[in-house]
Amino acid sequence: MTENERAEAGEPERPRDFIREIVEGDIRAGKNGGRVHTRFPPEPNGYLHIGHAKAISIDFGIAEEYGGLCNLRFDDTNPVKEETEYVEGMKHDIRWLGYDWGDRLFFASDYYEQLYTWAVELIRKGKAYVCDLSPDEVREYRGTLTEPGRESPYRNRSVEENLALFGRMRNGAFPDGSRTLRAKIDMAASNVNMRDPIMYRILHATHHRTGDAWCIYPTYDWAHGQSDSMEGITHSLCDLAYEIHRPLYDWFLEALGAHHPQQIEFARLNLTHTVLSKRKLIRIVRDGIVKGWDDPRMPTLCGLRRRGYTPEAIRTFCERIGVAKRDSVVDAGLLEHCLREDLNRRAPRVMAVLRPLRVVIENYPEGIVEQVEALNNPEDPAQGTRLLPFSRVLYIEQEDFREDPPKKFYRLAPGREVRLKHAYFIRCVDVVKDHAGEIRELRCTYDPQTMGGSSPDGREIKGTLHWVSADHALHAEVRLYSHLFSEPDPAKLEGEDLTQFLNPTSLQVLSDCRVEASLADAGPLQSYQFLRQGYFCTDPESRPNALVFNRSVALRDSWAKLEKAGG
RNA sequence: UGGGGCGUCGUCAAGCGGUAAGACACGGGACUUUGAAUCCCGCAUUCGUAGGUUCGAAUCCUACCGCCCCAGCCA
Repeated sequence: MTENERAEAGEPERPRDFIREIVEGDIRAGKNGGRVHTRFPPEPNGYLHIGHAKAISIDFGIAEEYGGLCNLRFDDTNPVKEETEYVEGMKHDIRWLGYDWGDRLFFASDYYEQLYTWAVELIRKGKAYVCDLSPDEVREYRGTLTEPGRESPYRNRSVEENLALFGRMRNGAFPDGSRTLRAKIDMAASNVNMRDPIMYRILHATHHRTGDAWCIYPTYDWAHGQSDSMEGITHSLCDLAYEIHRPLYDWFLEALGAHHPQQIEFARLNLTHTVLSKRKLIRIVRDGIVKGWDDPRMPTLCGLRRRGYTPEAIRTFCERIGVAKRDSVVDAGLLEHCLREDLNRRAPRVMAVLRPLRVVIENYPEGIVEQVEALNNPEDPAQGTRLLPFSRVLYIEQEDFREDPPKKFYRLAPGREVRLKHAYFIRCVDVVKDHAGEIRELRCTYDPQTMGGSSPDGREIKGTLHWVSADHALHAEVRLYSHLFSEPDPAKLEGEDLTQFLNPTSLQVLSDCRVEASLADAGPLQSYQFLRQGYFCTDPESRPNALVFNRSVALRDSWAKLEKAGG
């Protein structure tokens, strides 16, 4: 929705950041005829992650807010790294986030011919030349950060010779790496990117879209700005890493006299307890530290989706972190908070016992099953109620019983009374142990007067436990996930072996859980709140007779905090 | 070291010369048939440091300090 619609709907205005300020200023000044047109330009060489979600939310979000358009353009200029599979995955993830590029799906490879024509034009203008230096020589000639480079001996070839050579490059007359087309700028420039940057390299490789039509491929620098220009982009928003490339971006467009979008850079996202660099994520997958790109511990969009994250939570997160130019590391807790906030409103409540402890209600008749009514979501009464079977033998959570309860523990203990959510008050009268001294079972009594969870005498019960009827509950596997890294900022530990900072308990599999029967036909990726525990979703691997749930995020747990502080 | 950026609460982040928003986290309390949610309250006399300009500075100037990025025929 636009800012106006937002204001009319009484929604808070989106915080204005420096990019929106520039865009608004341009609109006011009538630049580009008041038009706003952005683009999201991923290279199809991997999977999108939460950092890309930030960029997507900026690119698509700004266009949407100012009544403009955002293109999806794949920056596919390197045939050896890119694959169609990634293109499809990225399109899927962007749509999943809720963004739409309409009919504006483009590829840098769509522009190869125009790029070639423009390169010829620069040669004609004496602004580009074919260079025969080898890769090593190019590096040598480039100089260093503190010393100027030297001009290539091929720098002053005639236009005719350059034209002929460039034509032969295209026609496959030369082997890989033997020649390049370079912009003729300034080998003494303090910005190394301006020291005659390479525009084309020879690569006899099959491209995922153009096949073998080309054996020379444009570099990022030569392709990106010109692609933006051809699409009529007004604001080319990108990572801070490209700030140093902006003079070159501007130089090419200036030399061509073509439509000149404004490049604006913002800081990329960093998140605590994870890494977002493609290189490191690949290692994590390849080394088998996780089970794949969509492992629920991965910060990839497919991983987050499988973890139970909703597009709404991710979009809210992207709005809250803001947009600025300083390097920062956002607390992963904020992402989790956004998920809880969204799921709290939407996820139906169900009861599931992760670590079962058998409870026998001694004074409850055998063979009787009562149906108790339970609210599906107290935050949303429209979600209705359901019936839960209650019987003589139940399961409760092991951690909800303490033989020797610490102070402020108001769950079950010998002689103590607690409420079973939606059902009765029960009192523990005996603890049954095995030969090893392990607690096997609790013997309890119930108060028939307390059906529904309250007593006629109004006696106060502080503890309320979730439970499940032993005969009616379903077996399930539950996967508990937490941070991949125990180190808050693993990205900082450059050069170190990241595996030593892994969280050894980032995945805990509980295979003997019991969940209420209503979960029997839970569809894939359905989110639930397991009462008192957290938000969980059905894993895609889940089957009716082999249920599997992923913990998306735990509920806040002030008792755990209290106990930790006290003990 | 040359160049380009950036430094405001534990973490993000507003602020644009008129006397430090908000969010997360954290602490305290209320409420509670989820120790959840919700609701209150608290949480930077100070803006990397030091000078200067000004009636007045986080905002302007100067110097210094710190962090990030650039020497791929990757993007």
